[in-house]
Amino acid sequence: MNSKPRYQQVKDYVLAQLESGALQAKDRVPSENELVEKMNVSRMTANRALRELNDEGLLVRIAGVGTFVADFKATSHVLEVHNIADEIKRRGHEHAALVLQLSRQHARGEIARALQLGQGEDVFHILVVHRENDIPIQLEDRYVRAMFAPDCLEQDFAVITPSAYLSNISPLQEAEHSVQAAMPNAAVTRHLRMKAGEPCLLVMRRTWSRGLPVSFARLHHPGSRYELTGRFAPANSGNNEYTQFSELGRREQ
Amino acid sequence: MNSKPRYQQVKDYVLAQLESGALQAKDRVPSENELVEKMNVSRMTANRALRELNDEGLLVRIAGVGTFVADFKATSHVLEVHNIADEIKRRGHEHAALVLQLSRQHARGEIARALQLGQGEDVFHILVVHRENDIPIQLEDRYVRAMFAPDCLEQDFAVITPSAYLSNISPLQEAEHSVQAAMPNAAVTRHLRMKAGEPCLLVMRRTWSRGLPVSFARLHHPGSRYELTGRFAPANSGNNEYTQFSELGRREQ
DNA sequence: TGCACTAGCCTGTATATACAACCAAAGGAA
DNA sequence: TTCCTTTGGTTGTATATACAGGCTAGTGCA
Repeated sequence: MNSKPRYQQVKDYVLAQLESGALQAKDRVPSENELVEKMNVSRMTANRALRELNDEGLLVRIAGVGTFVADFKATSHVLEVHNIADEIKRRGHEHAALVLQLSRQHARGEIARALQLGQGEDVFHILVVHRENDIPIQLEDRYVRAMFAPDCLEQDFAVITPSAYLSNISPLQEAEHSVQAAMPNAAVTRHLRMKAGEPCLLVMRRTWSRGLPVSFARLHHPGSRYELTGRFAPANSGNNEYTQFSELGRREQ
Repeated sequence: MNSKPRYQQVKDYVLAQLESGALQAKDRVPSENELVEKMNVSRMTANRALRELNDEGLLVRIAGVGTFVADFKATSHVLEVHNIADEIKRRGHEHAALVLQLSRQHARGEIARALQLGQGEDVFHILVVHRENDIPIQLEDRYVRAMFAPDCLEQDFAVITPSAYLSNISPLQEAEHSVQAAMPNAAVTRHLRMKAGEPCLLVMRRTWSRGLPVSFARLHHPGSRYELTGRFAPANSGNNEYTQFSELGRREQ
């Protein structure tokens, strides 16, 4: 009862190894000829399967070398915003991070629900202020499921951002976002050096790996200084890539 | 000096007709066999070209019938938010729109810059409040380049949303977004029935057609009631489609 | 008239074959 | 050693061929 096209079967075969973790980021994926033998298809069929997975951003193919698993950062479009340090550096500015808190806690309430944890399961709580040229632009309030990140407390999140650390330890991810405007409380206002009465842009992000929620983050940004921008261009002749809601930009004004 | 692969040449051939307007939404695109003759390629090559344009959302292919130009709404992912009426109806709620203003104006300042207009060129100004179950959720403050929409003043934007009207008259589009948190002025506060001191989520959108900016919109949403959500899932086995920052959701709380 | 069937066009997939281009590693020459 | 060449594996593209399956319009029969 397998009516799926054969190229899809090949895609599923590779996808299964990606999702099970058998293939990690940057690992080598079976070559077209290996798939021809293993799956008993023609090379054109294997080629189509790998090519489509490449087009979808899951694999990276290098002519003459081979096919490799893309790391999450490379695959992501929407989530390029993931690593704010890279965004800042891309603008040619200086990034600095100040770690306000790094501790192990029992999850409860909203955090436990967001991460689908049983009561009492542990999470790491990371609180970091990110600065662009010494101006605070993001307060990162992140909770990471402890069992996924045993060495979390040893990290120096002033050097490696939490999101970069997470993409290292969990190879393939999904993410949910929500963006809203909100009034910050006193602590957020202070950490971001915001004026009284100034709203903030609050991005909430939940990331998943292998079907399980790994991390939940509340990202506060000062509303007067920051905006989320993006461009959608359906297949411009020259430019096949499209950028989507990807830049967390410091607003110029 | 044409080193482009031939399937890309076929794609470019079709794309040129899309962008020039020679092919409009829902028009029939040359069949594979027609392209075989016209472009002197094999059917497999023509197939790849049309298949990729289909995967990119620009064409719709129906086995046994033919290939057709997708209308913009169907192609869009990020821009499903485009039509707030559809979003509301998808949630099973009632949409109502109140037209506050509909007039022809001379563009100036920010509007002229955003639409890249010469001084004195005319725009239509549309101001509409969108309600979900009688609760205001969006104040749409839109400017449309007059030469693109000659019959704009005859439209009833309580029945057809401005974005739906625009996708009808300009078949293929690009869009730029910016999302920020801001404090509304008195008029916005009143139209959206917001409490004093409540921030709003401000989405600014600029749409393009055939390389020219067509429309510029400021969309205010009450911060306490609304959020922008999205999910990015790289190729779940069953679900090849991904939703991206696509829903303008009424927050439940 | 009304219905069933068929011919023809369309897309979708699969394969075998071919050649080009790229790259890395091995091997040979200076 | 260092540099150059070769060689084999890899992806990228292009074609001819084949068959399956969906849809439409027209044909012909009742």
